[in-house]
Amino acid sequence: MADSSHRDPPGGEPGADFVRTAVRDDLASGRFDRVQTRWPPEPSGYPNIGHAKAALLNADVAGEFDGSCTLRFDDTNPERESVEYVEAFRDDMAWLGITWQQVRFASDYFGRLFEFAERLVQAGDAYVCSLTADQVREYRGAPTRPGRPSPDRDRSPDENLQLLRRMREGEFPDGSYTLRARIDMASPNLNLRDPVMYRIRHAEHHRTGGEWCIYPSYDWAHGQSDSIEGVTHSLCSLEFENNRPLYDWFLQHLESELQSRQIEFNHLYIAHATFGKRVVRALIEKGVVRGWDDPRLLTIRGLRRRGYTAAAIRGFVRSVGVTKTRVLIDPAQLEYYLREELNRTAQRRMAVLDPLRVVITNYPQGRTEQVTAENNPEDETAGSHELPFSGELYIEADDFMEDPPRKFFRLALGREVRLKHAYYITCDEVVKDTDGRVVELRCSYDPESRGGGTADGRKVKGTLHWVSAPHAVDAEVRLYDHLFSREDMVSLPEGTTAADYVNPDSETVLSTCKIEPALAGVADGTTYQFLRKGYFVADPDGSVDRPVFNRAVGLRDSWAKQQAAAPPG
RNA sequence: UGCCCGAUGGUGUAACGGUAGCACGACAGACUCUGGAUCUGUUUGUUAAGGUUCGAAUCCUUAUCGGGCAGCCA
Repeated sequence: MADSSHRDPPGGEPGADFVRTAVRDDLASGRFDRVQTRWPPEPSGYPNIGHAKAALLNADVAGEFDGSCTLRFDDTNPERESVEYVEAFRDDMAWLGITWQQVRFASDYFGRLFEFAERLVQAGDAYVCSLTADQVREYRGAPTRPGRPSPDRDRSPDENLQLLRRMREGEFPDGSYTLRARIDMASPNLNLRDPVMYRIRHAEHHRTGGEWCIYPSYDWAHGQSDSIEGVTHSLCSLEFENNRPLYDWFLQHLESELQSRQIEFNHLYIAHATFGKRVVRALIEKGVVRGWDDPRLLTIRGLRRRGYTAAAIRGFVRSVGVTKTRVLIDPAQLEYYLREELNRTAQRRMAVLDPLRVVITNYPQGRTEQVTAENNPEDETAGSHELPFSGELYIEADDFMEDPPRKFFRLALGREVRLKHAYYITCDEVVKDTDGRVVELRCSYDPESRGGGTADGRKVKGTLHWVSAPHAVDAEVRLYDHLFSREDMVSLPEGTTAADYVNPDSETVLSTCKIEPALAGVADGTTYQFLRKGYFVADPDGSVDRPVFNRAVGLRDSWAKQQAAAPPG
């Protein structure tokens, strides 16, 4: 079971969603006397935050009812699956802190599945069909029109059995035969119109190698795997609602002792983001993103590289709830969980993203002193660290305005502000280049204000972050925004693709940043708060000489908000 | 125009016939050595029309809108 210290869902009673209610009812009614779940991802890509929701739901439900949960790879399509992806799922889920009572593969059951299939054939419930894929589609009919029976539908069980065994022996080429369940070609549910159970694929499987040349379809493998494992509650997403009658049909016709119950819940979708594996693949191929771990992607690796923590992801995913409603969640909700955690835990450092040079004219030439900075005002136990102060500093360029509007609380000509943890400074002179751009500020400091306050108790309106120029380390900082400008990336207008909606400002690279010395060489995945700027994590692209930081999420910025609402003019 | 599923503020989510609540966001104010955090307050909602009932977001009917299903994908 995953971390049990999760917060209760906002609003309702904990564990009151319809899935848990159903499980509780099943226990009360005696339909089941225990709870076992499984999470069945297909290892055909890298997991994303949506996978985390499903994985956590299965793990949590099992844990809450003293049951067990299996990670079971649904590896029935060898052509798309690989050990690389299996490892990715295992690693990413482990990083998320989600654990299982056992790990299995659907391919572990290929032998049992084949025996089950033989049983169905012998009972006249399945047959070998020689129709081509195109013909199968045509014979299936349409939603408003019944299908037609395959010419092979009434072949004898003995003949079907011989054919099935020859399929398995590799006597036939790909696509020549399928094994189909014999159900109802007129069913209003298309899934029941003699669905395919086995197809011939002479392909190497990442676990069974060349042992098999026929592979079970999802519907066939999935429910029977549940049954073999003793799964009581098979939680899956909404798109399988129409498959539930088929799930039940197989179980009943196999006369399984355990009739597992399939319950469908809604997918996690977040606005301005994509979740499709093929979409991500296409974006990588086009160079829109750099890989599965691009910080703009909501893959687990992307979020991790972006600076998200496992706890924040878990908190978010549990907070969005489990329903049957199609939802598109506001990404601000995800960001909230990160800020909420990092505000409590992240150490504070100072970094100037867009440096403007400041010379303290009355500060002793060549002198350096150390000032003390608390590591986290929210956590007294976090301690403090020292940082150098000198007569040459950098402050943020937009923390100065020559002719400021009334609500601007920062530095301006003739105005006094506080340098966080250091001194009060007053701007005496503005130095400009030939184009009239501000290139340097000449300021004076009040030696009595060391540490950020004075005996006279006078107030300063603004407090700025800064770094000492001679001691600063050069760094690159990458700011991120939504990958797509379009809100709903789940359903796109006809004729458009995700690439058409890429936000050109999804990544902004700042290459002239100056960071405090304590920040050099922290390439360890720890997320810091850069004072007044947001939460940042070192990116593996950086080096000790030149660190690179990703902004995971910004701080709430009421000044910027005001500016956006009423632009200066 | 077949079958299945869904619809509660801007976004999520509670209320299993009895006061429509919570979270996020937004807005306003207080406070502040981060315009952060924190605190306080405000705004906005049961898709529609009928029916059952003393009483309906909840039960029934119909409509509307949205989603899913015609892979030898999952």
